[in-house]
Amino acid sequence: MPELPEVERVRLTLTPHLVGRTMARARLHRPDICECFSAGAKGIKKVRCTRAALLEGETVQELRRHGKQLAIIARSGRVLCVHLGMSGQLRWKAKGARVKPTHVHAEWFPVPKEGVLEGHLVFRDPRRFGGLWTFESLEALHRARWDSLGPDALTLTAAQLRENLGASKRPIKAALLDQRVIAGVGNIYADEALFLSGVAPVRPANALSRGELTKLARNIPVVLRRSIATGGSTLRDYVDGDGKMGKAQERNAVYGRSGKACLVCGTPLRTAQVGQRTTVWCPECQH
DNA sequence: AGGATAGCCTGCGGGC
DNA sequence: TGCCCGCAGGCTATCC
Repeated sequence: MPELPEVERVRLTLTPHLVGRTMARARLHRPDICECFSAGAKGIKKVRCTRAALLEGETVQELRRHGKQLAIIARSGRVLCVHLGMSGQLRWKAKGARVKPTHVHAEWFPVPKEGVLEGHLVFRDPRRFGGLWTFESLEALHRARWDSLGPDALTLTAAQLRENLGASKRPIKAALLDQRVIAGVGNIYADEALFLSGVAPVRPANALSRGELTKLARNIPVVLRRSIATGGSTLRDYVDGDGKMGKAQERNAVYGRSGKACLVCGTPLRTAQVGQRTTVWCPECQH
């Protein structure tokens, strides 16, 4: 499940394939997964998708990420925003490499290098929880989507966490999953960060002490960086831009280890629904 | 208005 | 073996 570390891996692995490349052709096989926006007199509105909006003829300048969303920014300023949702893959398919042909919703073919097309970009998303959004500028992307997200979880500070939680009485786990509070944390890393911080997921957010919030704010980037370093978590579909699976799931202390012994104290890990999400924690280590 | 809930969607694994 | 059900979960819309 692509959370921040997985999207960051995709960004890192696709950057060398895409930056500086001009897209000769863009193909959208399933138009319903893409929304195109254009600035009109009355602000940004949805328009019919065009190939130009999908970056056909554009040269890629940069790949940028905020939370779990990725933006492919063209030199012209046009932007293609990609969200992987649950099962999405954004991959560089090298010539001869195999990518499962089902649920391929969009493809981009760059201008061949010295007459040789050595690969192309593929967007697959079986469950279609992800999607594409196009904008005429980075500013439009921000206004339409990114401005409503909280600060990026990778550079989270204690002050940001405190401020965005406010006086919320929600379980802290539920608040961490809310992208308006912090952008990038999903079910896996919420559980991992709470375990590392010794905080029980059901605690009301406003019941956490200043010290606990500071620890949590520090541990969220720690957990995410650790996962990025080991390639992200591959539970089912996730692969990076080169099609490689991650190994971070092998290191998870609580996620996916329900009933197993806590790695610290040996107590069986407990499971419950918190914020409508399966949550695993150690009843001894987390209070 | 914050917070809970339903629904989207496919693949897979458990149980019978 | 095969079928059905439940579950996985990021995010939005809707309701209370």
